[in-house]
Amino acid sequence: MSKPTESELEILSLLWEMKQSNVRQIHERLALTKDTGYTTTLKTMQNMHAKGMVNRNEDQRTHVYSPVTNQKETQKSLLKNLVTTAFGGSAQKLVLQALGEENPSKEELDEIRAFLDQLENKK
Amino acid sequence: MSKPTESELEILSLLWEMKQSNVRQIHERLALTKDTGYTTTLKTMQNMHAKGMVNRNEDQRTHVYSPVTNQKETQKSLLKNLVTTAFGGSAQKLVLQALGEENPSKEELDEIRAFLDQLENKK
DNA sequence: AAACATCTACGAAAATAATCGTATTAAAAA
DNA sequence: TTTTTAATACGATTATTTTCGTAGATGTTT
Repeated sequence: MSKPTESELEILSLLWEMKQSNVRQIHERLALTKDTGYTTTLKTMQNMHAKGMVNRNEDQRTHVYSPVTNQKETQKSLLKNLVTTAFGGSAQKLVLQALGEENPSKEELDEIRAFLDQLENKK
Repeated sequence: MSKPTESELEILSLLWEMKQSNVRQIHERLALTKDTGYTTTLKTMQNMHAKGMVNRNEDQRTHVYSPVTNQKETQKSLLKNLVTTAFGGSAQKLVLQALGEENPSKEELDEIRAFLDQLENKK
């Protein structure tokens, strides 16, 4: 799967959240933060479909789109890309940096600890 | 500072590593993994200079470039961007996902634990 | 049925990114 | 000093991304 562009990723994120959607709904969400026309959203989603990035149900006049890739897969490849291009290949560095910025709650910290333990047990 | 493009980020990464460099050195490093001409590298670096993304010392005929932003700052903003666009705003999710992919060594795990403790003490 | 609203399709324009060719200039070598 | 090498500048081309206008089709309302 090709790397989504910024605009495509915005839409993908909404589709992950909504599971499926028509163009109108997506556009109304985008319109909250962005000032572009309806046909722009439409075209982008058509492009995504042409690239095989989303499914499209054409049974009804109003087409219904849904993501092809699940969120995790895409996140994984985007993360890998960022690690390679911006963190010199070190996921470790990325993790520490992200933690440092996040100001996580005690609960979140514990959750991460639990996950670390779990990882260690796998060895 | 505007978000660097992919090509720009490749060059920035090398500049962070080398502290400063002329075009030739950067180009030779890029040539190891990429097959583009010298003037392409030159032009990209000139663009980066025009955008204020790098400093340029023109005292010598061979110009010397250096990064304006430090690596951390840039990593921070790229991370933030990724968290927003791909992780629904949750840095926590990004961290867990990254950890899951990385298959970290025991030493790395311990390092992360230490960092978590340190974060917690700050509260 | 006529008018209106709401879709998709299509193509093209505008903006941005990436690439390279050529010209010119300055240094180094012969 | 002439020739060759190696650098920057500039402009142009190509590719990609983003945006939108217009046309045509299909429902909906009156």
